Amino acid sequence: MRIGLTPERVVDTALELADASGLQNVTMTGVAQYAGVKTASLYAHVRDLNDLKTRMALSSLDELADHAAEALAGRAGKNALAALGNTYRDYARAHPGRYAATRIPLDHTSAATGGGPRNTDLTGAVLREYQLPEAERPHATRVLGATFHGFISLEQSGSFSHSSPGSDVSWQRTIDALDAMLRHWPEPSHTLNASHNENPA
Amino acid sequence: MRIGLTPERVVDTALELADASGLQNVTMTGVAQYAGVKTASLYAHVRDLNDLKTRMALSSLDELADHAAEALAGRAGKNALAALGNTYRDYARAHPGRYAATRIPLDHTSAATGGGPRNTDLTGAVLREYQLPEAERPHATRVLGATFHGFISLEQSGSFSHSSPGSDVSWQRTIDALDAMLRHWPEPSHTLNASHNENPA
DNA sequence: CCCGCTAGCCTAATATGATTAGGTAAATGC
DNA sequence: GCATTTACCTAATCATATTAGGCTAGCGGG
Repeated sequence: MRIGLTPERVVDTALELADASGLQNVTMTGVAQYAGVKTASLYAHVRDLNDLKTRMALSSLDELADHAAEALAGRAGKNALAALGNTYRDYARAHPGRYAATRIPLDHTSAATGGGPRNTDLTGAVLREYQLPEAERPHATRVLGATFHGFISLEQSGSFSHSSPGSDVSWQRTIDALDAMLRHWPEPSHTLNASHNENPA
Repeated sequence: MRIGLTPERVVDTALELADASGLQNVTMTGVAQYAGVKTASLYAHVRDLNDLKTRMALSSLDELADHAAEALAGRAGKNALAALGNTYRDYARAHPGRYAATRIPLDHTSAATGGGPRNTDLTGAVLREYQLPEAERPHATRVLGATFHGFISLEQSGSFSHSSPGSDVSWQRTIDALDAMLRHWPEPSHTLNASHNENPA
């Protein structure tokens, strides 16, 4: 009884498994069972677990960039900002395993090649209407990425789920606040906000 | 040859190991070797690996809150904001394993008890000088937490390390931008930033 | 229609890590 | 100095990753 496995099918199976039972349950054994095959058979299609995970990350990053690109089409300013953020958050909720896969550490080559840079570029595109000085763009891109990622991460780990306001409202306000931040982007200051001050941790 | 292990010593050993070789290398076997003891011996002091991880998280969260409290003493406004952010970032750099332990998911009871809430309260305290309406406080607290955590997380995973501006500069600008965001905190809008719009992911 | 080969899948074996059961001896208290 | 506690150990079991080598389904050529 031959299933007809290919590297792609293995990765897709792993991604489904991840969404269904969490990235931590994506093991060779788990994927094999889910695919109706013995564990060792997977090694004909992916080098090892690390290879599988890397492919999962690249696939998810790509899918995410596709969604983001579609959501941004024809939007600008705050609408684009909200669309981008919502795309990430909605994706994380609809596909928690795939979103988690997105955070798997990649080696330099994989990181430079895949959907990662595409996502960065799309974030950069959102900034266009905010007219920031050229030199400020990368920083603003990073803040947006950090805030979106951080919010989703905290939300998914349950950090928000047991304090008063629902996290939907906070998300709403986060978008509003980021929009305000971009519209009032500060001049580069020469006053250092002294790091490594008194307590070297 | 008795070492004189206690739960605390086991946890401290695990935390040192985490800082030295990464949280992913904190295994019963690894901790036991590091402590100069056989693996099974650890089970007299911690229930299992999960218990160990939980204790690591609580210990680190507490230590982090201590540092933050000390850093905030006598500061207000943007100075307090920068001090808080720098405390987190410096801690993450000085103790990557402990910081990572900080992100270990906790059950409700542990989460409500330990240093987690203390950290949240300290973030709330930073907002005092920004005079936000009572109802906006929790949202602002969450945005700050999300941005700090997201930035540090992206920085540590190397996402910033191979694009042009150094991440120190971006961090500087992030603090400036968050300060601007808090000073220009937007009125609650009734215009929904429509989530779940076209592509349900 | 059948022969032979390629590949897809399997069994078997090894290694590492978690966890439990039960034993031995060092420290502690009387 | 003896008994008890308990810190630590050995041995065994189970799950997962990974490698080596075997079997056969099903395809291409005759």
